[in-house]
Amino acid sequence: MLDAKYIRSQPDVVEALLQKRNISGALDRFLVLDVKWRGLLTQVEERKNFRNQASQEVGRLKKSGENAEDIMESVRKTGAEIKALDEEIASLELEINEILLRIPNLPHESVPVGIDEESNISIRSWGERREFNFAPLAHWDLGTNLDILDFERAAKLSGARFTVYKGLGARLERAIINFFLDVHIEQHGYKEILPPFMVSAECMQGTGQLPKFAEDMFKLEQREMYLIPTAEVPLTNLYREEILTAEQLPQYLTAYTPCFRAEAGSHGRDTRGVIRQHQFNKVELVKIVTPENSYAELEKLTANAEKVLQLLKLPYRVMLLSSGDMGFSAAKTYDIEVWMPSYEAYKEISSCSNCEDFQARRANIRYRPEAKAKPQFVHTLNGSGVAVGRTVAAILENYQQEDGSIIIPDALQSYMNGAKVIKPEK
RNA sequence: GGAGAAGUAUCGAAGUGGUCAUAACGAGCUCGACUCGAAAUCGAGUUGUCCUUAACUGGGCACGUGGGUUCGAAUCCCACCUUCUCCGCCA
Repeated sequence: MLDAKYIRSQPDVVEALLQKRNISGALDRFLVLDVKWRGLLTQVEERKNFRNQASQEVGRLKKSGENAEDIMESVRKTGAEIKALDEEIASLELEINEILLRIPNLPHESVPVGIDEESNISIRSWGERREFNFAPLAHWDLGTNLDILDFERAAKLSGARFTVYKGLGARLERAIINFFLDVHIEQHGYKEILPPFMVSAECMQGTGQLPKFAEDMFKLEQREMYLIPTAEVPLTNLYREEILTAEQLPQYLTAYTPCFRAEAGSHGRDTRGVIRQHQFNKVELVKIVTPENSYAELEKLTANAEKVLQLLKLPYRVMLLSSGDMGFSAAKTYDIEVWMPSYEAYKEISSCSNCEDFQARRANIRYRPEAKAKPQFVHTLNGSGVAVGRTVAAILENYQQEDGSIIIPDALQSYMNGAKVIKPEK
């Protein structure tokens, strides 16, 4: 959420920044309602001041046995006015809040301006793309042939966009989860969290999924709760409505969770394989930091995510997203894209963002720079570290052999009970 | 799922219709005094937020949350949430 005071004082600046995200006129209604709201607020507060003083006067008069009926009558009248004004103010606040909750974050000055991914900028790439002396297969064919991925039976259980992992396929998924967590905990200093996979609507609003993207999520029928679309939601909301001390920052948090996405608008995209699923596994990285450090922390966080791909020797590139391609809550985002031979293209495997104080303001996460100082909003960052299912797909495709077997990357072998290769079972 | 109890500042806790919410009292924390230094002791200070303003200038709001009653609500009424205890059920 943007700062209402900032919009009020610099509407032209905010409007220009929103233009970079291809949004215009989003502030017009807010500015009108805001003026109205402040006017009514002043009125009602004057009346409340009168009521407070007059009520005390009544108390005094009654104590000394005098007649207070005149004052009581005038306060009664004022009370009715207050009630009417309060109702009007409440409905204005509802509308203003609804507007603010649907305005995305402002892009950082270093973000390239553009309407979509065409304007993304390649920052760096790593690793050698492998030359195949045979026609490489797609991961869904490799996985099906090896009987480690079973899309047909997954469809029987749950419909489209689900996968059953079997045998060494399931083992590989689990190995990757543990490997990623261990790297981030032991080498990068993150604290492991195992959060709930269902969270309240307040959490979803805190990180920016609600109210605008409700249709992308799975909601429980019994109560106002949602399956998490990413561990970013519970991790960032851990400190919702809290004031942290400076010593508590920075917080580096990591969690493995399944992620659940309804993906309302994505029918027909990536229909085969494990790339786009209703349920997938991810190891997430979240940082809660002081504002002055957040961009340096974004670079480190992105490097942390890259590290696991380097250890797996998977070629990738890092893209700086354009203003038109960034997510709702982000001020700046790097996508990490892994090389997928069957696509002959890089596919997103991680997205690392600095949300600055956008989520902190929504979730009311603050800290005190010094013991007596006024609380300030923290900056929050998140990044995949990285998507597990897509890592499986990338390993299958990049490590495939001509006979259809898969070499297991060195770094994972100890997590696979020493297995070095996944071969067809007899 | 059933019965009961409780939610007030950093913590414990008092307040049960008005000059006790800038929140009693106790603890913690910060600063100061005493001290060679520390402990003990003594003194002072310790919520957040919104509107307004040149200005903590003036005011509003917040006692779990949301309503209601009243001239006036932490206090009375209703609903909900959370925690605890007991019972039931359960991996």
